[in-house]
Amino acid sequence: MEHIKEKLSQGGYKLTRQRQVILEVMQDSEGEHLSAEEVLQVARHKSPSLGIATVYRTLERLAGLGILYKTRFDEGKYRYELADDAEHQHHHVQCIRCGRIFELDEGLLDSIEQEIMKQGFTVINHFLTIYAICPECNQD
Amino acid sequence: MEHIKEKLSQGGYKLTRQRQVILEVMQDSEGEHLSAEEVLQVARHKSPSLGIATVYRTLERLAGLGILYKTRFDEGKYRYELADDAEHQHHHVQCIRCGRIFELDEGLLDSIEQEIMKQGFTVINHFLTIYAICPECNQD
DNA sequence: CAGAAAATGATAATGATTATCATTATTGGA
DNA sequence: TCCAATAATGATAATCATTATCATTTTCTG
Ligand SMILES: [Mn+2]
Ligand SMILES: [Mn+2]
Ligand SMILES: [Zn+2]
Ligand SMILES: [Zn+2]
Repeated sequence: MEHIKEKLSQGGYKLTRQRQVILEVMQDSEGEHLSAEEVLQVARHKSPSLGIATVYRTLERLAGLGILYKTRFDEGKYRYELADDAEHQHHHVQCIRCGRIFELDEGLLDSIEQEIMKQGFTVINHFLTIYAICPECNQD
Repeated sequence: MEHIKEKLSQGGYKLTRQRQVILEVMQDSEGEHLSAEEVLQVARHKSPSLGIATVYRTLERLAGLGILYKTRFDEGKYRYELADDAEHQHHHVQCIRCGRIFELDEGLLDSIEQEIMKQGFTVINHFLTIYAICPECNQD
């Protein structure tokens, strides 16, 4: 948390009550991937007058600072989660039957990255989503 | 083209004038990734009364049949391209400076897939986009 | 404290996509 | 060939997530 506060102030942002609450929501939802609207609903328990515009602005800033990951699955909206401290975002497998999302190791793409670097690119980030049928759904 | 017509009729769709025109547009734009609106603009050269709803419907059906790939880069809309005959979609590197899109080999993710299969998943498809600085932009 | 700058919340605007519906085209029998 | 059923189309309205705007409030700095 201290770590996060540092990043915020380094980015030139103040830790307002609203931002604090939104951060707490993200920390309390470990393992989930929340949409802006979902963040708003939960955050309003602590800050009832919170506006959706502030949620969008805050999530955007936090993602820009690397504090959050911002991912779009197979639907029209973005979802957010607290970032781990890896260099790049981790990746996901989504089950096309039950919709559950599974996390993948961050390092999985390292060899691919190497290959691309060799061709003269500088890799900044990468996004991978795999669509699959999960072990459980496979049993039916 | 025959190949494509087959897929269409197997999917229960007729090859109407509009669908023909849209398919021609996609074939004539090898290497590009077109949005629905861009497809409409070009297709209207041959079929001026074509409506945007038909373009969306057709692109959606063609993607569903595996004739087109449907990809969203870092912007709000989908882009389409003619599919190659690989099992899964190929992947992209987009330069964050000049915006150009580079194609990646389809097989790159095979080893990752193997790994996930071992865990009991059945992989259906996967989407990877890498954001990087391309060799040319790297020179500045 | 005063003034400047940053942040917030309500709400309007945007833009891509989807839904609706009346009209038109196609098709497989009678 | 004609008809009825079905599929497809095009215009346009509706949807929905996100962004922009702007007046108000909060925070900071001197
Ligand atoms: Mn995740
Ligand atoms: Mn491509
Ligand atoms: Zn499942
Ligand atoms: Zn470039």
